[in-house]
Amino acid sequence: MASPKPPLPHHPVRGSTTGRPIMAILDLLGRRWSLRILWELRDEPLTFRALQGACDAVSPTVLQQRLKELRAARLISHDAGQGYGLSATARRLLPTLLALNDWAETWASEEEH
Amino acid sequence: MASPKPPLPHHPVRGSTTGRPIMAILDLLGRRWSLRILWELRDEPLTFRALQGACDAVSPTVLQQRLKELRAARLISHDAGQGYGLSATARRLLPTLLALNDWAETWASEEEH
DNA sequence: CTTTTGTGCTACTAAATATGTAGCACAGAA
DNA sequence: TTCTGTGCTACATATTTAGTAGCACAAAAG
Repeated sequence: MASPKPPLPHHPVRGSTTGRPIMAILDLLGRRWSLRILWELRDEPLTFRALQGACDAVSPTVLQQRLKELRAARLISHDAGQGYGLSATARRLLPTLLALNDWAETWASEEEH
Repeated sequence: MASPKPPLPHHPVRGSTTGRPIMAILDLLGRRWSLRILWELRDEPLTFRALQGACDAVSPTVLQQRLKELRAARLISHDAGQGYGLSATARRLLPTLLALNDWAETWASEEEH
């Protein structure tokens, strides 16, 4: 895996050189499994393998890569006892994720005619 | 580009067979440039090329692919005169995107010590 | 002590996806 | 007719992701 640099605010990222925080997070969350990982950790910390199971057996290569990036961005932290869990910063993102979930429900109800 | 099926609610998607709407949207928005495209269209419709420019010269291949998926999901529509714009459904997602932007600002302020 | 189980993690090859460049057909304006 | 701008496509290349196997370590069980 030729690992691209983890997107961080105030740094140029893939698709934007401005360093604007929104660009960094759009890059980070636009990578496969990033959003899903945050979603699966919304209730409680999970171990590497539990998280892997929750994400439909995502390959450990990518999971490891995403965890590394999310840790670099301080969105998740790793505690030897608990496993991987959302940081305080990431928990402030939870209402947004839940709003996304609510939105998805209405989106679904519109798809079915 | 071997195009994967566009994620839709009530259908199995990459990473989840449940058909739950949140899984479809996590798959869709987790593809490169998806979130960015919605973000760039937040204020007004853009033509293909304007959108391409806004997204840091993203290659037309991928842009075309994403637009196709987002149209299949009824998140964006194409009007001959206007270009590409958010659907009514997608506009209801805008507060969430703006919340993400706000969150990113505080996230950034925490990174710099 | 020896085995078993669970942890995080890595190497390696193959497949899928994104990138970059060039260019097409069409429409409207000059 | 020529010039722009539109949406879009082909193709070769590079990057990212997937899939499989397995490692070292630690704690618990036998």
